[in-house]
Amino acid sequence: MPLPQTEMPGRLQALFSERGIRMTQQRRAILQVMETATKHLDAAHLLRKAKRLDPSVDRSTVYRTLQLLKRHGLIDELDLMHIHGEGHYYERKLNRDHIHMACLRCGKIMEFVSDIFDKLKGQVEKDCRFRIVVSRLEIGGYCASCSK
Amino acid sequence: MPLPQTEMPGRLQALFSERGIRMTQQRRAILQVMETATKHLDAAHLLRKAKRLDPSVDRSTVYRTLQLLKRHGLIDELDLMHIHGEGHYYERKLNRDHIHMACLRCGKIMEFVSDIFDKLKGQVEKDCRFRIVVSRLEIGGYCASCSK
DNA sequence: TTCGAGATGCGACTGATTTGCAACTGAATC
DNA sequence: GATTCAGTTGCAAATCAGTCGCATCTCGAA
Ligand SMILES: [Mn+2]
Ligand SMILES: [Mn+2]
Ligand SMILES: [Zn+2]
Ligand SMILES: [Zn+2]
Repeated sequence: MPLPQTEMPGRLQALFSERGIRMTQQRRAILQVMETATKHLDAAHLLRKAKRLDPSVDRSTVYRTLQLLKRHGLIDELDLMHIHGEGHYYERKLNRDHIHMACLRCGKIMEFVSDIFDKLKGQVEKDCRFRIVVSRLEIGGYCASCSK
Repeated sequence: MPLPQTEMPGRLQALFSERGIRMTQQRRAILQVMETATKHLDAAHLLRKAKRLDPSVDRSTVYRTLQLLKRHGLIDELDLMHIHGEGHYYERKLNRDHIHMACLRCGKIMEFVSDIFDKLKGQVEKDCRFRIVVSRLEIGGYCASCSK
């Protein structure tokens, strides 16, 4: 289930004005890219794609906007097992969290939704009296094809 | 359950010779530190502590040894929600995996062992036919004291 | 002991992210 | 529509984490 399009376009922009966050040309481009991305983007990819919509977008604006989106809980940050370098990957946060699996051999990234995962988070909230804001389960290993 | 001392001292060294990995003064110091650490260490802290045991230890040797330990599955790498900067944290891998929770307000790190977590990993292995080598569940949120 | 593969320190380097600052701009107000 | 200014931007430089090349050293097998 690769980044399902369960969101209406312009949703991020809508959330921005709901929260009284100022909209700018550059942010519009960046949000557009995040919203329509079909895979996990790192800052450099995000910049390249945003520049296509608005060539004035600068690297630092991308980073600043990523921070903003993180602070507002609108995106998730991933390591994806650092299969390519030390950077981070980002994805639009949807209603339901999912797990990420990265194949250490072929580099494929898989996603997985699980009731047990939700249950586990429930357990943490209850047993540890911990109010969860963001959660990240990343698994490294070997995919079906690479396992044999 | 903060980094339980369920391992006998010198265990990492023993594992090194079992696997025919060469032992050096510097590695001895680094392993010693990893083994006796009572909290999650980043590379800089690890270096400082290792230097106390063997002042000749260099930063690059610390990084190289961390890579070695990772490759052999003897340590886990953590982000701890990047509460302090972009660097990584390391801890000795014990028999049983645990979850990490980081309080976004007070910065406290908590650990939690859960059967449901083990079950979840079983589900991933079975349903996704994915052979898990390493897994990392990190949660950000508010601890009991900071929640009120 | 000898000896070579492998490990080390050092310093330079890369890649990722952040920052200070002067100039600009969105959107609220008139 | 013009005015206003707090918030945002691009740019260049800085910082931070991690890596690398290479000459030198050292572990440990023979
Ligand atoms: Mn990371
Ligand atoms: Mn831990
Ligand atoms: Zn694979
Ligand atoms: Zn707290």
